[in-house]
Amino acid sequence: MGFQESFKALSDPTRREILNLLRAGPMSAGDLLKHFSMTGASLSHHLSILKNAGLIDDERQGKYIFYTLNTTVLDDIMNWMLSLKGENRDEE
Amino acid sequence: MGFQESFKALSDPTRREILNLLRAGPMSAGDLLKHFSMTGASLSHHLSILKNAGLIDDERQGKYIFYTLNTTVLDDIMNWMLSLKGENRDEE
DNA sequence: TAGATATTTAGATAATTGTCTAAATAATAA
DNA sequence: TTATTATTTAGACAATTATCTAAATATCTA
Repeated sequence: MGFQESFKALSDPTRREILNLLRAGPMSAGDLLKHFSMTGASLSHHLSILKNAGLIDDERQGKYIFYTLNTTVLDDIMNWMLSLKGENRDEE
Repeated sequence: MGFQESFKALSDPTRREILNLLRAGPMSAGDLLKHFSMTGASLSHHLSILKNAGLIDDERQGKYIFYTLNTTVLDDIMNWMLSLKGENRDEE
């Protein structure tokens, strides 16, 4: 999973809002859906893109699938940005 | 200029490489072009997207237009990412 | 088992995007 | 001015994407 996927995932406002909502803790697809005016299929599409980008994890619990934030990729991106600013500890 | 434009700008590998190249200092479009195998028109398109996203600045000097990194937007993005991680000083 | 609920997958469509060629603009040099 | 160099803009085209409807899968409950 490279930056390509991550930035594409982050470039959609619905997906950024999903990440914001998940700050509060794990939520099911149905919980998340209440915050949007789109079909479940569309939301599911966004969730799969976020998952492929490594930005969220999912875990089924019975009928529900709970999604959680995964901030590892965000750390990688921030390190890359710091390196652009000439502030990355890992190089130079 | 919102995150929408910024993340879209960052989601293309050519544009991320342009930013990397500009770490070394200002470069003209022609300087940058040497590092890619695309037409000047295509590169110009990428530069305009980066500029619209606030990620680079440009300044004409005679025949040349020099591009420089602008890291302000990167700071904004990093703050947003820190807030996702629950580490933003500006809130909570 | 059958039925209900939660979620995803498949397939279609309109909008966006990255690239190209050709033409236009800007600045310099002869 | 004319020609040359540097860069952008315009227009076209193929690939990608966000959304939808309809159907499929997974789980629970009666």
